[in-house]
Amino acid sequence: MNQPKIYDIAGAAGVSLATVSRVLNHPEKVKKSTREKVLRIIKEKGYKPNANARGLASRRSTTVAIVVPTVLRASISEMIQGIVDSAKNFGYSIRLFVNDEDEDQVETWREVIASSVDGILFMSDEMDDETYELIENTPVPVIFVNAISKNSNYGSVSIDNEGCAYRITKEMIDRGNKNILFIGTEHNYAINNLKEIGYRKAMEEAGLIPNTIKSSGDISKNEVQFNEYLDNNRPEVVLSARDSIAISFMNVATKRGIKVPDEMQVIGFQNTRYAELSNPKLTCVETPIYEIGNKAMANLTQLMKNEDVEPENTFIDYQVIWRESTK
Amino acid sequence: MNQPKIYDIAGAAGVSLATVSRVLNHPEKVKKSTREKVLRIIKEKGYKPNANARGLASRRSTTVAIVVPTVLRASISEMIQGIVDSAKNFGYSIRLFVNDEDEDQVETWREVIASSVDGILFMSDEMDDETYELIENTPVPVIFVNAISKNSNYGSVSIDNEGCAYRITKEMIDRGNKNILFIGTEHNYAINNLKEIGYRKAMEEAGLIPNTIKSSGDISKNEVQFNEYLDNNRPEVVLSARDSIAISFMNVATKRGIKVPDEMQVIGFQNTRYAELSNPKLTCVETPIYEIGNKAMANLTQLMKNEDVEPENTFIDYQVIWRESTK
DNA sequence: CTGAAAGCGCTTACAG
DNA sequence: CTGAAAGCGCTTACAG
Repeated sequence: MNQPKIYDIAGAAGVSLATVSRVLNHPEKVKKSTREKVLRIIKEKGYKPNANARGLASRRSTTVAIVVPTVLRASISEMIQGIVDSAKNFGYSIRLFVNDEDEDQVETWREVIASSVDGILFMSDEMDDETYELIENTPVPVIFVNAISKNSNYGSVSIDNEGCAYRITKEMIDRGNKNILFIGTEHNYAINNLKEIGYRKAMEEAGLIPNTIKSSGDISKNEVQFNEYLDNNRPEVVLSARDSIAISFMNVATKRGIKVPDEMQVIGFQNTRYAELSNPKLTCVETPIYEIGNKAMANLTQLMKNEDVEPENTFIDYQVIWRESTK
Repeated sequence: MNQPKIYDIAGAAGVSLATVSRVLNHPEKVKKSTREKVLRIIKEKGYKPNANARGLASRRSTTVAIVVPTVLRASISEMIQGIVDSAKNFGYSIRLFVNDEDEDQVETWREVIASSVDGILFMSDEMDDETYELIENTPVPVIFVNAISKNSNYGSVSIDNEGCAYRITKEMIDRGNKNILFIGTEHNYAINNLKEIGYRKAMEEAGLIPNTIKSSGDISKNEVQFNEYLDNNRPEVVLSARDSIAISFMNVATKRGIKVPDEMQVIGFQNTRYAELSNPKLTCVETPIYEIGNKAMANLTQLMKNEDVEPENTFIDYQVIWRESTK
């Protein structure tokens, strides 16, 4: 037996298909007894309206798009899970778009729009002007998740990356450390740049010289780079924009016989599951990335409901998880 | 300016909308000169056909559904990435469904069907009979990814989990170990059960007593459990169904002063990124989960194209990555 | 090779 | 409170 159509339900219930549709979309407009009969038959037959037809007719698909550069990063997975759980709450389903930073952004964005979603959660904050222009003309609301838009037409949800990096750097300075290294990412993510800005600010305020390197996401490349770095340098504290990179650095240092945290303290950003599985366990700033995804989806539903709601930049509270890699 | 419709393209090109549609769907049926003119205008206007309308009219959405129990597990992320990359190749887009094992499976499955996807990649192999019946009646092809279906109506893609666990256990026995522990998962995943079966077979063949415990995915719970276990036991080799669990066990052992690999060897399954970030680095069976996702999507396109292609069970080659946690 | 027309399965003013 | 009808933006036989 094929999937039941709205006609089948209408026929079985002895009402018109308009009424079945109303039961689903505006139940308060239908008399209680009819409504209950229709609902019973819907349940019996396991009827679900066809998403395409519904989307076409109503111009609302109750679907949102998630656009991410990869799905491999633990932080991104957690964000997606946060979005998914929140979407479930609000009755939205998900279309997933993964576009590598080196793919055609414009093309991807066109696909996202053509997929007729009601809203877009965007996580990637490096884009060319052409893409930006397309985003400007997107007919549905867009929210930047754990990312920042260069202009303020869009809402965003993230932690206060700059303030946070500033504070943790200052804390380590106050504890008597001077030689503090910041490891950024080769890729120019706006949020990682903000971390570096906060770090620099704290260093300069204290009259210390900022010292930064940039690393790729590739573990074996990192190991070579970090070993070379440690051949000539011995930082007291290492602050890394990503905790997987921090762990990789820590492992390299440990293997050289450097004692963590006694001779070198290491701090990461994000607190993904890696942090807890590291040895020693990594101290890090917890970016509540699940909550960020969760909140972004909630904010998006507001924007999708009301055209006149102002998009806003939401900061989520973070905290520092002190573990074994600091003293 | 709003998104252009097919009418706009037809108007600008001086052809009927049927022709525009043909250019997109059956280009060989259109005269070259018309085709090129239409394509030029499509490009100029950045036209993309509305996915809902297209899906409704053609009954093909060029969208597939991925159904997973969570997105938080590294192995699942890698699988999704494999699917996504392959889908991009074949021109399919993705709908993501996450259903916790404790949610209503039937409800989720109905949603998946109603979303009118052309095929389904399913990763979760514990389900009740009602769900199974629904799956039977699914109007589109289904493939089990890194999972096994209880009956053979469906294709699947995975490694030979049983054979693999058998072989690695046998290898460790041949190296002179007798006290080998297998750590499974509390949740009854068919593929983890297969690993245990392979392990038991190798142990029994060698006249050794199998010894298994089951662990949850929760790190802090595991640590308590593993400590208790180590209070009374001292396995020579630990084989774990999941590498994150193996690392957690290894960390607990190390902290108790047990030397890995000299006094205890630890082997994981999967080889997610955790394995490379562990200290010592974990030896494990590499489940090429990215390839599994990739291949599953490729197989699915075959099934979606041809009704009469037989679904099959595909085994993907695996290998053992010997690292520092074994000697 | 191309156009006119029916139809995909819904939603939603509009009447009553 | 309910039904008949138009329409959402496409695709695809059917004619020509």
